[in-house]
Amino acid sequence: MPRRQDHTQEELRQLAIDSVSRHLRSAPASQLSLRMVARDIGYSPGTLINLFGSYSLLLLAVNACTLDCIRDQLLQAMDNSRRADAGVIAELEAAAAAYFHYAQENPHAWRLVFELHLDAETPLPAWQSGRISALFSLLEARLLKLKPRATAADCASAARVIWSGVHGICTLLLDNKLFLSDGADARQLIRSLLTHYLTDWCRHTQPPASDQ
Amino acid sequence: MPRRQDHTQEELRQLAIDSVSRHLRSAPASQLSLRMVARDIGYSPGTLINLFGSYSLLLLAVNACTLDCIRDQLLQAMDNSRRADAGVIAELEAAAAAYFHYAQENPHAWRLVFELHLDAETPLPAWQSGRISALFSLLEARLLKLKPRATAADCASAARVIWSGVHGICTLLLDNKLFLSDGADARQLIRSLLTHYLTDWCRHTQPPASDQ
DNA sequence: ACCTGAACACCGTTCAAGT
DNA sequence: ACCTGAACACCGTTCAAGT
Repeated sequence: MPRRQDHTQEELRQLAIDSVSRHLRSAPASQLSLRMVARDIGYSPGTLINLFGSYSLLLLAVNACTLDCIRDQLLQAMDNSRRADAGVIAELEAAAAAYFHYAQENPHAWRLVFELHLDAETPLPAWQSGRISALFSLLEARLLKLKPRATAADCASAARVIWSGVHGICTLLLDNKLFLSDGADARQLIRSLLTHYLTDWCRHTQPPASDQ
Repeated sequence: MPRRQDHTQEELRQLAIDSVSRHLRSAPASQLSLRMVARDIGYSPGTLINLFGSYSLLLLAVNACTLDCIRDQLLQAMDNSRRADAGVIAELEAAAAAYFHYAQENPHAWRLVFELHLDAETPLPAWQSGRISALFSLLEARLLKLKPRATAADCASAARVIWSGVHGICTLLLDNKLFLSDGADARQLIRSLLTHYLTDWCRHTQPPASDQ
């Protein structure tokens, strides 16, 4: 029965990635297995291991697609906002809202990006860390426009602070660990974070590090 | 061989929880199993299922201990800071630094609190959500001291924003997903977040929600 | 009442064997 | 060269059987 070769390696890769993505639309990764993916696409588990190296690396390939998708969503949201000409902060708010929207609509794919941990000895491959850095670069560019006299390090820090904040809000909110009272929702928290932080950030330089 | 009853149910619970905690000091939860815990404490897997209901609920009991420990660390850090009389923001910074310190020193236990997801039909038990709410209450009390004219909802929002931010910084930093350049470290990001956000938050009221 | 151990239906990964 | 399928060493959970 071997020697099928119905698909090229590249087609097979895409078949497997699509199968996982399809599953994640309705169920968490914890309810998926390598064997299920193999069954779904009509190949044996061993074939997928040959192709990706391990089940984790298959999931990592899916995460790369997810990050690409997130990037596209952010870019589109920022472009729309820029056309409305409502200012840089509004542009960042639009990006944050798009980020939250993606997380909310694709919770399982989104979570997998942050919950997949490779072995300690295998660091993130460059093609993955590059995707994350690219997201930060998008933010840094906007921050520099917001505060032209800021240094690159200043923008890098601020980008990481606000995006960690937005990310934290999305994480905890999706897990129902924020216990929001009545009317408060994610968009309001995100707007509060960006408005208050950036207003003061624009006024002052980064506070010097004090040892304590 | 059955009918050992060397321990009371309560002792057995603690034995199991301690076994998991001990493991988490050096390895992630993904490398632990119910069978390993059972072997470690000298009982059968079925006994632990009888006692906790499932493996997930055993891990949830461990998470309750972790949250208690985090609360103690935060309280202690805030008390120390209050004695130094450096102001409310310094007190919140001390709490955030303690949070990061705990996450850094106990990454596997800390991660498990946020990565353990129960079945969708089983919501968080009250004794667990209560522990999280209690942490937010600690923050809200300090925020009210910082801005006495703030409403309760205002403090609740701000507490969630800043703690989501601190949490996000810890999460992404521990996963090496922030790509911090040269000198910047977690404490600096946390200080930046709290200082800038709270400075402006004290000046203005919560911006009204706009529909868009 | 409490606990066990075998059984069940799964895992990810390896690798000799087939084409 | 590519793919399989059996084998390996595991999983969490259930439950009849023992004391």
